[in-house]
Amino acid sequence: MANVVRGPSMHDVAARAGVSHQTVSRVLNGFEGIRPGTRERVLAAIADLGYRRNVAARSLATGRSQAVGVLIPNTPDFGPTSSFFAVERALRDAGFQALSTATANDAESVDEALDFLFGRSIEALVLMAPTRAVLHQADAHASAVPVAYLLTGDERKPWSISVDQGQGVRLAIEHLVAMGHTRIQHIAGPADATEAQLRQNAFVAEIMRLRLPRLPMIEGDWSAQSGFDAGSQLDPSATAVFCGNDQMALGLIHALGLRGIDVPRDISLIGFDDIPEAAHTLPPLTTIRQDFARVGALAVSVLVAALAGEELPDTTPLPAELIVRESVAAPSA
Amino acid sequence: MANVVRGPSMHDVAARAGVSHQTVSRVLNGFEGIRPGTRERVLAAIADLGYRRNVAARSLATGRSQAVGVLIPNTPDFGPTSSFFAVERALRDAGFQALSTATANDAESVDEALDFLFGRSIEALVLMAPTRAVLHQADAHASAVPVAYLLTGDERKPWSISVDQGQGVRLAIEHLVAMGHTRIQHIAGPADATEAQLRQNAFVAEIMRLRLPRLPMIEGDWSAQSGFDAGSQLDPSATAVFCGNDQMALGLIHALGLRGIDVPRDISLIGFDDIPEAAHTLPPLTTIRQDFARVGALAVSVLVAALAGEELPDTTPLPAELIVRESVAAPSA
DNA sequence: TGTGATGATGTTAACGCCAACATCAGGCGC
DNA sequence: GCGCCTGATGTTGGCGTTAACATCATCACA
Repeated sequence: MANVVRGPSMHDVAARAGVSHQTVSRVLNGFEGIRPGTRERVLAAIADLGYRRNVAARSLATGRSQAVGVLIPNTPDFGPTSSFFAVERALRDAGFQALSTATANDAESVDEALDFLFGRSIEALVLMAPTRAVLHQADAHASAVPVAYLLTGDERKPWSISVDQGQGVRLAIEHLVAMGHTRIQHIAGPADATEAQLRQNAFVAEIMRLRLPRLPMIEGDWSAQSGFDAGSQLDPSATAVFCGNDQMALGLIHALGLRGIDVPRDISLIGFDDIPEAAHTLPPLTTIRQDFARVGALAVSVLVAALAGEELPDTTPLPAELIVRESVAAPSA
Repeated sequence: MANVVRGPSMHDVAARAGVSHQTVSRVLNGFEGIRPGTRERVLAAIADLGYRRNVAARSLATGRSQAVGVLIPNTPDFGPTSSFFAVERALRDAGFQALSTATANDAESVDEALDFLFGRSIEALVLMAPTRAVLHQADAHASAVPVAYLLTGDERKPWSISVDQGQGVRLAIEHLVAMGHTRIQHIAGPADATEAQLRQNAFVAEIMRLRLPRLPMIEGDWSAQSGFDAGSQLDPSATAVFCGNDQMALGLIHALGLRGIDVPRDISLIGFDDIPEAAHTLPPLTTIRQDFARVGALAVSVLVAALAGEELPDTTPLPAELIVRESVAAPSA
């Protein structure tokens, strides 16, 4: 305590400018009725002293923290990370500070993380945690603050912001079918991931709609390694594989290559996400692109609008986009 | 203001427990001389009311924010992201909150980001921004708070925490040489990236030390795309390529594949970082692993020690590790 | 010329907490 | 039994800001 250096305060600025501290406050807060000369003197004093508003005092006085919590999975994956950066940026632009917490998906970690965030009196929360366990845990913390659900496959309108998973999956299957495939297998993401569930459900629905044969599902965990492992369980009759994400597709290509199976000559592959590496796998990966950054920015705009009591922006799921590269060809047989 | 809901305060808890608010404060702060019965009553009241300490008030009273700024590059790359998660985690465990800011590398963005952070009265800063411009900008903000430099190639002992780049590079070159290579080309990272510079310098030093022929350097930008582009500029006489990172190696494999050049039969490749995908490229990438998470955790421990006035931990660069996979073979000629 | 209205600024009282000091009861030595 | 020490708790005064209210010129208009 004793050795804490405190910078100049509003009083110091006020003294230097020859006004009251309240006038300084008004200048800082963009209050209107300030004589230009006065404002100028205040501004000069601020510059001279290198004064900065004390956030803690401000937040104590207003009862608002200007902080928004962000919960992200602690895996350095392209999707969540991209969204996170967009969220952080948008928050900063809107005058909020992002209090981020990367967490594992188990209930205890999430609990601890949410505790941390709410303990910091956040005004809103961006939830980017992708499993049901996390969602459940978050509900348990039910609070008065608005919560935006990102990439969670949650359906609470208008709080759920995401890319349209169903449409993305349809894009993928339609492309495969258009190329002549009928025997399509799916490597899904982990069962507890809501987005994996969504894609899987959409896949099944589409297969049934088109009256295509149903091949057994393989469950991965989003990692390239799990895609690699899936290689050994592939149905020999499958002519195409819809991979739950690009990393798994990448691993699968590796596994197939080892067995002398060529993509796309012998089997076609389509991924999901369009990670930067997807353009440079061998062969380059045909995939479904999600605009993660836009999802993040949109989420923030929803929260900011909610906090301001304004009308919420439209949060219909964003469209996914088919990126055609070279991992899909007509079936060989 | 009027519509802000404020939770219970210390006074409320004190009233309920039949003690003074100061006693509540003491219980909360783990003060020793509290009669067990009293402590219990206070704890019960806290639980009943769902009381939470007001961080702003606490921070105003103590003059400490318990916040540590983290500056990260706004690219969703494996390395910085992994370190970031480790930093965030360690900070939380140490009782600090991470105030993170993802930023582009240009001076203006960095300036704005640092302004934001210092405006939030951070007590320390983790700087993970990897270009000289950023470092320069940070120095301009020279402040009283301790700063940890991560992955920046900076050399301010003991504040610079990183993996030993020189040793990593030597590991790579020695491996190539042991496999029989002498004509080794380097695809470097962007010139303004300090780590790229470090690796490049170490590469040149090693080549000269071993009296190997110097082939022209190619400059990429860390992206797979730039590695792909480098494919067309490769020296025909090179039998091995030391890539500045794994992504560029990945792109290069793609480019070479297109020209019918097989890795490792026709040319050997070695990467740097060991991103998760490196194990599943075709062929799997031999590379140099950096323990990004450990770097992050170590950085936090340095800052925490500095803030506590304790002795700083040892920050000699962490060792890199050679991961042998299949992208390096004996030269064919 | 007086009387409000208006605009610019000053004054005061929180906000919720911590630190320093104040108090008060009980135990110990003499 | 008295004073003094010690341990447990209470009281007071900020921390730097904002909000609400107070003041005081100035000006328009009757």
